[in-house]
Amino acid sequence: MPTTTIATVRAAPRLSRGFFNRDAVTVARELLGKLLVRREGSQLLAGRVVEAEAYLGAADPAAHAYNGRTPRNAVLFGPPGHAYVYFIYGNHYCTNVSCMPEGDAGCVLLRALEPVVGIAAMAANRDLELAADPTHSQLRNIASGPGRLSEALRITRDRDNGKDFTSPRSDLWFADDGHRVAEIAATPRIGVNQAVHEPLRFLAGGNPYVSGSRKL
DNA sequence: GAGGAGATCGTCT
DNA sequence: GACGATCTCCTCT
Repeated sequence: MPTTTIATVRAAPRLSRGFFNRDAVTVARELLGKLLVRREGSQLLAGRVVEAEAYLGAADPAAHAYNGRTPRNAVLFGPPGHAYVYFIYGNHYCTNVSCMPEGDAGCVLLRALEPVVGIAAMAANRDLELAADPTHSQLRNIASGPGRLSEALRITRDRDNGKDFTSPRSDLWFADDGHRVAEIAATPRIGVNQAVHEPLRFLAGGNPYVSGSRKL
């Protein structure tokens, strides 16, 4: 895989509102291979999306929006392209992006990133020691899971929930550097107890940075 | 490498 | 008061 540099990330155009103004399945599939970028002062942190899950809004019993609008999930009922960040299991944040036309409350859960730029800083955010890891086996622990990627990019509810990914002033955005995923695999979603057989989890086939053991 | 259980707290009922 | 779109550590094989 060609090396992605800071210059590449800086030059890659941001994804616009229209990208997210589609159904969750389409957005989840097309997000694979895109870059998720965080600006921390003068530093850039970026990872390539290799795993995402689609949640279909009010029609999906596994979705947070299924039981209607609450203060927590209000972002999902707003315009597409906004960050929905929630706290789970007492110690983890999960990062979603709202999609579908406004009011339908669909979203895509970001489940794993392949670290691309600012790798050392992301590892530090996760308390991982890359310097003491000559085989780089820790690389895939940086962002291979919803809680992990949120921690690596320092995404929290207080700081980022409701943030507009498509605003030119945002310090958190998606970018397209032209990379295309060769193969997209679909599996059932992870950790859900409703609609468990729907193949709404999408992964970059063969990529070692996806979460869990079901890599395909 | 695989599997089980605890941690820990916001959200909803 | 119960539960959860998870992670990590520990034990066993």
